Amino acid sequence: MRLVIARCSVDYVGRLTAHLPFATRLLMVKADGSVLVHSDGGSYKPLNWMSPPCALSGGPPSDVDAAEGVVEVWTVQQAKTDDRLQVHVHEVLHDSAHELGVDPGLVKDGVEAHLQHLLAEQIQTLGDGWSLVRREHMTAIGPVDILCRDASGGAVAVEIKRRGDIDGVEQLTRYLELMNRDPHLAPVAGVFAAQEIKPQARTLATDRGIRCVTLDYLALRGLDDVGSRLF
Amino acid sequence: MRLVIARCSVDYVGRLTAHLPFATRLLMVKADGSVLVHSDGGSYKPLNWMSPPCALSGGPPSDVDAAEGVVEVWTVQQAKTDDRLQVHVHEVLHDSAHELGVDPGLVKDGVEAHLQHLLAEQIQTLGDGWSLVRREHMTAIGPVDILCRDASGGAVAVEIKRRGDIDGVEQLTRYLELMNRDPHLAPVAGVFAAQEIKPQARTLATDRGIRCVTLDYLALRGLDDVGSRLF
DNA sequence: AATTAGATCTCGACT
DNA sequence: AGTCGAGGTCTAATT
Repeated sequence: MRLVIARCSVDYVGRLTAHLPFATRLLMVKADGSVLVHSDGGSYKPLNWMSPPCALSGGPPSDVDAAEGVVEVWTVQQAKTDDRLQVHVHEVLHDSAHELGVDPGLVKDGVEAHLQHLLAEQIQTLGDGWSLVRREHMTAIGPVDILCRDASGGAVAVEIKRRGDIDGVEQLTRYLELMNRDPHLAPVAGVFAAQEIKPQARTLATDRGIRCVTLDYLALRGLDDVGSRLF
Repeated sequence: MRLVIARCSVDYVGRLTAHLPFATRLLMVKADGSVLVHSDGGSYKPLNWMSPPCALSGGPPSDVDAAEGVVEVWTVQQAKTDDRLQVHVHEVLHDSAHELGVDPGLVKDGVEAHLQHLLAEQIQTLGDGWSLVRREHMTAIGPVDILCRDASGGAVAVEIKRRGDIDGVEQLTRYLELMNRDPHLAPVAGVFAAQEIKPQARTLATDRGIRCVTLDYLALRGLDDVGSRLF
């Protein structure tokens, strides 16, 4: 990885065109040839970039550019498309190269799949005497996250989202419509469970007789296996 | 901006938990305290990060960590949530700080809004004798991108996307259904215009009598004002 | 502040 | 290779 701090202007031409006026920025050149242009703020997204596969080539500036103080022009050409990134370098303040090697990669935990797993294991969170039938219960239009039974044995379909919005309620509504046509299952109640439920979604769900439940991930995980996931 | 190349492990706890085993990586610390952990590949997304507002604090390792070779522990705490990033630093291979200043920011061009603008200016691209009625024509369920008339004076609703998929066709269908109930407008024809149209979307549109048009952004821009956008 | 829709989305899973 | 869905989505515009 090569790190360059330089006063530069940047132009991108491809799916859109974009221009960055002269300023001091970090130019990160990765081993695969990709280039990231970062400012000293904002979020993790670079101001501009070129994704691999691509090739970086440096060249002398045109006479016009040279007259304005440009010392080098970088051209980063995408290999498969005609996307192109051009960096006009004025002044290099830092330039270093580093050997990093291949990264072993990320281990994730806590997304929707994990919420589903935890809630299935602790279905009594939804009510005393509730019991799990199965996760990913298949229907003609797709799998219902959790099918369970309440204390009185009534079927309940549970839709789980990390963030509950209108779409999730619509999805659960379609499942309920379908399942309630099945005489072996009907009547099927609905539960919309999410770590966070948008007001609009809650209103729609309530209007349709669907119960909303806010999931506390840390509590679910804590109940599941206290201490085992500390690091 | 501080740039550190170090052998480190990284842990994130917040909306999910994630762990990066020991490896050599770039740690980028921005002026606002945000931290990005980059490997020497992948795309512009860091392996792990903390978004501002947040605070970085370094501290000595625990005895257990020190025994394993950890020389410093960084803790990056999000200011508003309880998201936290922890970096266990083993060996620092590079450490430098740089003054970048505030970035003047990006100038964009060529997104959907621009496509809409260009097509509105050159509505004859869709057919000889066609004329623009207005952009962003308001309906009860939202604005139609372009309302125009064909050579014979018939109303045409145009939906524009950068990439045309099923959703866009559904959206246009809803508009057409509504507009065709208006006796002043009906009958209204539909045109689905995009730089790229997915086969599924094309099939659905054709099935519904909606014409598909592939937009050539460069050609539209070129016809609009040759040369003026070169840099 | 909350909501919506787009993104040079990215990323992974599945077909 | 394409399609689909989710993201610690992020981002900007609009209400």
